[in-house]
Amino acid sequence: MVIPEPTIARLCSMYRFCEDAGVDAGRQVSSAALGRELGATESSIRKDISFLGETGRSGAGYGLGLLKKKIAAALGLSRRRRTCVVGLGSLGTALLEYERLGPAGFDMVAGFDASINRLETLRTSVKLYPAYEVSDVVRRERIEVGIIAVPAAAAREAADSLAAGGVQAIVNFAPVVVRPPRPGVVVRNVDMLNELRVVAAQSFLSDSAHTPLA
Amino acid sequence: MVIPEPTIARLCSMYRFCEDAGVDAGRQVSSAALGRELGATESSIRKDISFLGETGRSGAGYGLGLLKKKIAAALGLSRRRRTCVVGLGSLGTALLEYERLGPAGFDMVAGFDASINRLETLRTSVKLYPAYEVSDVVRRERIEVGIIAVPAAAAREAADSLAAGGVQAIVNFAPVVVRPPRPGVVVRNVDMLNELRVVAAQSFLSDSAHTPLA
DNA sequence: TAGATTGTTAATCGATTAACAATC
DNA sequence: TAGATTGTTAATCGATTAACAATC
Repeated sequence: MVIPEPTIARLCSMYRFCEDAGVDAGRQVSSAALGRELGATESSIRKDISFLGETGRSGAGYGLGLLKKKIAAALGLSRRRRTCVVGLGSLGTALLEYERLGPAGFDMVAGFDASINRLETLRTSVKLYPAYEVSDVVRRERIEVGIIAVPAAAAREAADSLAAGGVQAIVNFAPVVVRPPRPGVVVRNVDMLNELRVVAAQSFLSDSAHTPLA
Repeated sequence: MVIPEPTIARLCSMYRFCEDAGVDAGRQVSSAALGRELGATESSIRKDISFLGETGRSGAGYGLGLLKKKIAAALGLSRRRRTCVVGLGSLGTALLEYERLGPAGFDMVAGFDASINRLETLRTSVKLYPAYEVSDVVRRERIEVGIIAVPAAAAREAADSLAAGGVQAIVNFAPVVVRPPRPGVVVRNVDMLNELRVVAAQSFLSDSAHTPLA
């Protein structure tokens, strides 16, 4: 069964909502309420959930416990994944120690940086290695997920090394588009500065729309 | 003229590519080459650029200098924008001092946090304020762009305060969906943990696809 | 039962891709 | 000129939305 990518993203988002609901796993929530919460239409919520098979109860909504369980099963979110960060600037360091990673199933087991000096200075419980060891350590430690937080110029090489070591999933935060180093490796590019620009552009365009000839 | 959102995002990405090309503003690049660089088809590149009016030269490609200028004009990217960060945890602090912000047109003029202790501890040249002053300071300092980096539970309130002060564009990094507090305010939600999950899910699904019955 | 809400189908919408005449 | 590449149109593709019978 093929699940469209926008649906995968929304299901992950719903999964987080279920986690946050926490204690109250028996709670029933309607597609309309979920839609309000996630900024989606109730139609799209029902459509998304329908990929999981029957999950709701007509007249009552979706039980958060079951919903969470079904999402986890369909998307493989209950597995734990050994994870590393390449590039330990301020963003990389923040991610290295991000306390929500563990509860979300990502075990941070290694950090890499090209600067030996930085490796010696950082105080962290995560094991640190020089950048040239990425593929060796990834293989040895059976790391499945790689986070790239190096400068733009180094991002593609970082992705290649991660893939060479056997990483299957990469999130790239460097301001350059990284493409899958080889088939079977999934890459997601997240450029925070670009997001700022997009939102600035959107607000610029919606302003211009209101004042077309002023 | 309405520009589709995916096109806005890709144009911003092209704009960054033009900046990075730097010195060589006279360089001509074909839609095929741009596509390779940005992970898009040459068709979509040409389509995107066509929203800017005539920009290329048949047989030769696009001049990076002109392309950059036209994107900036269409999306309002040459304006500088006064910007602030709400929430000064590790991510917020990293953004506060992110050195690429300035060159990209974002002037970081204020940081906010609910913890007075944190405000007193942080060493930065950006002016810091307690969180309850967000809307006042935003108004007084004519801040146009707000970045949210608070915990999930505080994100919507932060967005409300930013909008109350007059911010038009918000990027939310908290792990919760924030919707526009009022019409005319543009919000973009970037959940880094969700990105990790999405990529993990995609790689899980593509694995399952290869091994359907094993 | 009556009211609420799902699961699903069909219709709509919009974005992406392919193709090619026009142009340099 | 011949080769390369744009700008644009039309075709395709896929995602979102609307609607409603089935169900609790």
